[in-house]
Amino acid sequence: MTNPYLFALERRDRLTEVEKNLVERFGSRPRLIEARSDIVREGDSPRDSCLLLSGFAARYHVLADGRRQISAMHFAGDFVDLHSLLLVKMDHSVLALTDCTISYVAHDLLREVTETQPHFARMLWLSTIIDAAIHRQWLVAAGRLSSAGQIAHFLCECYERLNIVGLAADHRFRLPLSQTDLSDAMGLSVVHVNRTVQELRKQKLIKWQGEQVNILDWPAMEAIAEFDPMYLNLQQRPR
Amino acid sequence: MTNPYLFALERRDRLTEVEKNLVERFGSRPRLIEARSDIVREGDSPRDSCLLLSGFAARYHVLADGRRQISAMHFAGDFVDLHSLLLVKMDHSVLALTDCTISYVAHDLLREVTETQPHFARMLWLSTIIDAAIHRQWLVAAGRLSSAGQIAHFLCECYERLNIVGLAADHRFRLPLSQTDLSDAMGLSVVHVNRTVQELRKQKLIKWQGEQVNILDWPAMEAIAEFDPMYLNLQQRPR
DNA sequence: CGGCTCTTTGACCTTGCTCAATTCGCGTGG
DNA sequence: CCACGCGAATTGAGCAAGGTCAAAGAGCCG
Repeated sequence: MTNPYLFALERRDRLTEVEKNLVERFGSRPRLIEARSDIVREGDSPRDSCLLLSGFAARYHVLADGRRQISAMHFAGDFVDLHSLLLVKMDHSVLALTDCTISYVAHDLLREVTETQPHFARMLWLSTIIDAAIHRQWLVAAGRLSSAGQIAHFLCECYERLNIVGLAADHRFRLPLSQTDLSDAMGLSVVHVNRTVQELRKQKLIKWQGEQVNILDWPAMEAIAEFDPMYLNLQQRPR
Repeated sequence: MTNPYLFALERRDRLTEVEKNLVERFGSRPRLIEARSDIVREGDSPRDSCLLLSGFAARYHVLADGRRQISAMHFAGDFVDLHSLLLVKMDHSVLALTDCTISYVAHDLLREVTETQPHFARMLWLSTIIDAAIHRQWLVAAGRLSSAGQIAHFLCECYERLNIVGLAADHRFRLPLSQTDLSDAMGLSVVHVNRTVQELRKQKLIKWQGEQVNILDWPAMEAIAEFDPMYLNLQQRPR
């Protein structure tokens, strides 16, 4: 089985054989993480970064009163805390939403890669830059869209990102996310998320049963979400 | 006058002489930009990145109906669109809030730096990683804080960041931002922002007259904002 | 069957939004 | 020095999106 991070990278640029081997090496220390356990904890200063090979995870921040905010979703092929390479301390935790296969990549190795493989280093950098672009889209959605628009945006993004790694097609995909999780990602209350999802269902925009999401009316969803996948940089070009 | 980007970098790690010279070279093509004009436009594919040497700028996204969302503030010493080095197209614009001095740094030069100066390349990478960390904090604030908390968080962050480049001290700083701009950054309405700022004033937490902000009660502001500057990575260490 | 988590519903509240008008600060031209 | 214009700040009134609290279903597993 090839490392899904390869899909993510090759979608954005061509890789040399040496680089492909590196990616494979990144996935060579697979480890299982149980659903609902933390992959990384706020305050940690990890000595390796965690590549998600399979499963679903979320970055989250805990507030003083215990409320949570999810600031990112992570799927197979995401280099979940690549940024910890250059940070002193994690300012957030990462939760496994399902059982996950992850591979730890030593910071020493990553640092060496930045010294010896400049193009590949730029690809790593690119991964974190795309993360930031996603954050910005979430900010726009949170700040200026209705709850329906915000959730629609989220689902469109999940579809496009899962599609990259072959986990979504025909506007269908698995999304093992409770409405409580979704409300933490949207910054809304569970009750309101529930009602909004029901509204999207009633409008025949989506079907969402258990873990299975089906976007029934993509153009309409794209419209209410003002979704444009440009920010995901899905073009293969020299970087 | 030294390039303020040097302050930002040296606050996070030691630089070699060669690296310091590079930073100076980055600031060697200063150019004036008029207040209220765009420094970068959505859809552009720039061939250089823009380093802000003086002035205030904001990244913003425009929605279908013309409403705006500001996703980041930029001050002197910020490498405003460094990420455009690896992106195909800008997914947002950058607006000069005041007259600005900027310096364009050619992508060719930046790419060369990633080939020949790995440590310095990591410092550039770090800049974009800190941007992302700031985005995450904005997401948390937008999603889970009250409007007062959100504005307080914004002001605390501005203070800390301006302090790095010597533009803030004693909990005072210049912030040339209209309440309309602020509302676009917070994802709130102008009216509500106005009332919230007045409330902060009435509580004697801040003084804000014209462009002058004074945080009167830092501990209280930090508390309602749940502000912890950890995410700004203000420690000088090997990266 | 019992327990657990997740979804759904109802009732009521509160935060924040919209619209519209007024006021303030400040620079300009007379 | 004063009237005028203009953008920004402020205010009031009414509304709506979204929050809270509490309880009731549903689905699933042991």
